Parts: sequence; C-alpha cells; structure tokens
Amino acid sequence: MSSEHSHSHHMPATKPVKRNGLTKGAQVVLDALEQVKELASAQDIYGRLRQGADKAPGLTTVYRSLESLVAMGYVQSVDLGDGEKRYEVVNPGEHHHHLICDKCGESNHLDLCMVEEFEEAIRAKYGFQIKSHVLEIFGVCSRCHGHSKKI
Amino acid sequence: MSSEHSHSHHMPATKPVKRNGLTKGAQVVLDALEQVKELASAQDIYGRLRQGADKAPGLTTVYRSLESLVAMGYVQSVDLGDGEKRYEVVNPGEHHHHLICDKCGESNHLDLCMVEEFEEAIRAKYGFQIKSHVLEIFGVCSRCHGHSKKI
DNA sequence: CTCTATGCAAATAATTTGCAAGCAC
DNA sequence: GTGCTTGCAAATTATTTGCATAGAG
Repeated sequence: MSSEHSHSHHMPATKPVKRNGLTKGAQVVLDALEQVKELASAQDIYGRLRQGADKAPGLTTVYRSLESLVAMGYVQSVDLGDGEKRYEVVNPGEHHHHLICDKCGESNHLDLCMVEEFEEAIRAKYGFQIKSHVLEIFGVCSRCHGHSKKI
Repeated sequence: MSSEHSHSHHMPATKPVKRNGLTKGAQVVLDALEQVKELASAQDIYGRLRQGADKAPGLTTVYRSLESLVAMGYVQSVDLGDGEKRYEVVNPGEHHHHLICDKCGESNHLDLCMVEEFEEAIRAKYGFQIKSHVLEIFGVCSRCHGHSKKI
C-alpha cells in the first residue's frame, strides 16, 4: 500500500452538507466530542465515554461513528503526525487549521485558510484543481513565550 | 498518548544544516531515495533495497536511517494521512509541499510555501512563533482533468 | 579495545474487519 | 422480517524496542 492515500480527514475546499440521520452511536460520539473543547482522538472519546456512562458504545463504534461524522461534514479530522488522528466538531461544511504550541500543547484555530487564498493562483499556475488539503502549524504560543517549561 | 505529538517530519521554518557523517546504512538509504523520484515509504525503500542487492540493510536500519537523515535535513518526511510516512530527498535545510493528484497519484512540488508567506502575519496577530508546519494539497492534476480513470 | 551500527525477533498501538447478535422500522 | 448498527475478538500494519553481535576507528 504505497501509492494509496485516504482523504476522509482532509478539508475540502467546498463540502456537501447533509442533515441529521445519525445513528445512536454517532450521536453519542458527537455529543462527547462537543463537550471536549480540545482535539480528541478516537481512543480519547472512547475512554471518556467509558467513564461517564455504563452503556457506552464500543471502540469499534466510536471509530465507525467518527468516520461517518467526518463524511457528513459534522466533524473534522486533524492529523498531528503522530499515529493518532484527532477529531473536532465543526460547523457543517466548514474547516479550520490549528496553531499548536510545542510547549503547552494547546491548539488555537486559525481564522483564515491560506490554501484557499492561493487556490486560484495554483489552478492558474499548475492547472491543479484543489479538492482538499492538510495544514497544521506548530510553534510556540504567546503564553509560552520565554517560558522554559516542558510538557 | 493523547497530548503528545512528534515533529520529526515537519518542515521547520529554518533548519540547521550539518554535513556528512552518514552511517553506511544511511548512505544506502539516501542513495535509494535519490533514485526514486517519487515519494517513498520506509517499506518501499526496504523492498527496493531487498531486490537490488544481496546485502541490503534490514528494515530497522531503514527506519533508523530515515530518522537520522530527516534530523540532518537531507530528507523530508511527508505525511499523506494514511498510516505510512513518505520520504523525499531535499536540499539540506529546504522543504517543499506537494500537489497530489487523487486520480493518478502523482505529486508535484509547490514552488512556494504559503505558511512562510503568512508567518509574520501570524506572529503579529496571534503572537504565535512558527517552528514547523505540515501542508499537503490534494486534488486533480492538469493531466487528469476530464479523465474518469480511477487509480 | 570501545563504542556505534545493525539485525532479528518480539513488543506496541492505532485502526480495521469478520461475524454473530441486537435493534429499528 | 429485513437490514442497518453494534460489539467483541482477531487480524492488520507501520513503527519501535530489546538485546546480542558485527563492524569501525
């Protein structure tokens, strides 16, 4: 599997927005994800659900729910480069990128998408029609400037 | 492991450039990677080396070599979002992003880095000091426009 | 000789899949 | 009843690690 790549987690330039029709599991997962303000992985959500309720969905269901939530545009998947994908609730059809602090780990949303800014230029120059993209930025946030704390 | 992220594969805004001092394994891996013009995964390189020579480095060595090559700035790691990281030789200290075609799988280099373009604006607006970033763009390349071929 | 590089096998860990049972309509 | 949803366990797969040996300086 070396010439294949999945796109479910990318951020389409435009996104089809469907409404509702969530399975019970997906609803529970979405609720949980809505409560977490931070990015959460499938395992995070699973663990979190395990604690809260006695009748929590299984790990498989969490994975499958996230998959469909992403497909429906309710959730955005974020790849930080470690082996674990994170998820975050978004307004259907929207997406955003993150400024992730190397020191404290906090992530803030970027309010603009540079790729969209360059989309037309790229089509003009390369004849390339953008469908989706991945963009995450790492560095040091304002609160951590000058600090020497390690996570 | 939910609040941790590795950065070895990101593209620093500035990069320290050291010279040579490669282990035998790293040299072999670098050579192999130089011959492949496409992005190649550790497993790709391993398989490729297995074929060519009788005395090819083991998989572990390939992984370790890639790791050090990336650290030295000779190689860039690219995350396409499937579980498999790809690697590519770069001029030491440089980096670039890709336009990856969903249809034919080919990847072309972008000749500009949007993140660098916005680096100062982001520092000004968010007080965020960028250290590295991930950016890959997916879509349809010019050659595949109008075609309906699936990979 | 001493330290680093290497290889193999075993361990990790996230995610996926097969399959049987449960639930919805 | 029929089909989608769920759960558990087993399988997959990339990557990492332990440890003992080979090689370089």
